[in-house]
Amino acid sequence: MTDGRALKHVQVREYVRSLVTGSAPGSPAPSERELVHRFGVARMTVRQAMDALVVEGLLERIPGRGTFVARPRRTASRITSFTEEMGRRGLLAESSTLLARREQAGPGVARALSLTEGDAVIHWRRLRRADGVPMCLEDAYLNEVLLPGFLQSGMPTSLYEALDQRGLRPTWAEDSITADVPSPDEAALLECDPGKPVLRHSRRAIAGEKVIEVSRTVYRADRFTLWVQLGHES
Amino acid sequence: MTDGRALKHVQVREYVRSLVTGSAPGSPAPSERELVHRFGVARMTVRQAMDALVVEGLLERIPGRGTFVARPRRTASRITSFTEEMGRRGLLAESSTLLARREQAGPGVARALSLTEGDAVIHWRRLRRADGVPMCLEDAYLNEVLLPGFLQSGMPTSLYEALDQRGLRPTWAEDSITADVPSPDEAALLECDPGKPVLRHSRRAIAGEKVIEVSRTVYRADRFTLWVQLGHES
DNA sequence: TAGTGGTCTAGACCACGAA
DNA sequence: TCGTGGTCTAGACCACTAA
Repeated sequence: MTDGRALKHVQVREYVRSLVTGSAPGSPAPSERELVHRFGVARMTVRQAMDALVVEGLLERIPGRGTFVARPRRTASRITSFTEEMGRRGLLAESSTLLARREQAGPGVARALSLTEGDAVIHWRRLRRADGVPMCLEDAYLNEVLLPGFLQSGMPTSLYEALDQRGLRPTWAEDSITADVPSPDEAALLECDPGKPVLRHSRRAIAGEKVIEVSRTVYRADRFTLWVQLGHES
Repeated sequence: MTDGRALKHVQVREYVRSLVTGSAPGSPAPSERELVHRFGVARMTVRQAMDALVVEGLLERIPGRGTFVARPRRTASRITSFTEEMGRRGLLAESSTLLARREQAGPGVARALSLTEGDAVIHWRRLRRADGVPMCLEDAYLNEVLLPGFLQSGMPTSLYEALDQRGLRPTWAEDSITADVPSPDEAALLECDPGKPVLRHSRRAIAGEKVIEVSRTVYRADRFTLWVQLGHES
């Protein structure tokens, strides 16, 4: 009952959510009829509230037994970000900006960003280190029209947080991954042997229907492994 | 009305589904009150039917306007399979079994399959080609206890189809991807230069709570790129 | 103004699980 | 037997959209 003006099914839902968050999986939730009495609402209203929590994956109904806290569903599919992956290993992720400027999109970047060649893009190149050791070199290209004043506002620590603040949090990404050898420039920046394999990771990040970001990252393969977690269909 | 014995909300749902599949996104679905009259049911029953289709992503409600065919949501996250990727390029995917036998799990495989070292596993090694050219070498390990008679029944064309038939379709996978150079054996089988980079792709495929399959695949990087499509959280 | 989906009521009967 | 969730009814009022 966080808000008297709230819709009843929302009140019930949030009440149950507050009871249930933190409970062990398998713990019983209040029965529907109990909530009917507590809130003085119809059972359909309670069911609407519970339905939302079931769809959300928080609760699980067992006919004839009751409603219970569901075991947490696996996290949504994702590729770990550089910062996350370093954190997992207990390393400090650092990042130095080599380039942050407005450019005209070349043919490849224009196509990937669904723009026309020559349109303005923001090019942001970073060398990322873990505990001071170069790990990867990332070139991100952003659609400037969607990010007015982005360069002037100072470069953020986290690109995705900055996008989030502008309501441009990507909800979908298409990644391609291959192995290669580094170019001389890349080898120099990554301080690695030019003959050693590297991992190339390209991403198109999409929010709604708009392509927000295109990035190309080259990782030192001897120091980095990409992790992907996938939920399959149906 | 595919089945007179079916629950009413199921009848309504399947009726609407049959109307709607194949319709262009944005086409109107029948209004709730129209379905109330057509089926002679209460509006809550119709709403239950429509709710399911909305959650499924087939329909989209717009208050004050109506219910419409939703634009197809992007497919669930996935890594393209070898066969798919070859099909996309118009190449014929082939596969020759180099090994298919019962083994005792070594320490790495045992841990990955959540077994104990020495437990029985099925080891299936395949060399996969596209238009006759070697592309990758795959070692799959399966928990033998979950797949009785698997080796005796003849190796299937598609592993995942075979798992599906046994109700062991993976619903979750954890993948790791890195770049490396091939071992001499791998270079020989892949007919590639031992100094050239390869892509290593490891997978743990999980159905329910059981680890079904662990695989390690090495791709010729000059001929293969992994594609990953990801839906982010909320 | 008429139609739509969003919310809500106050009941009802059923199948199923546990005691 | 009793409590549970699953299904279903026959209405109601609301806010919103479109004509």
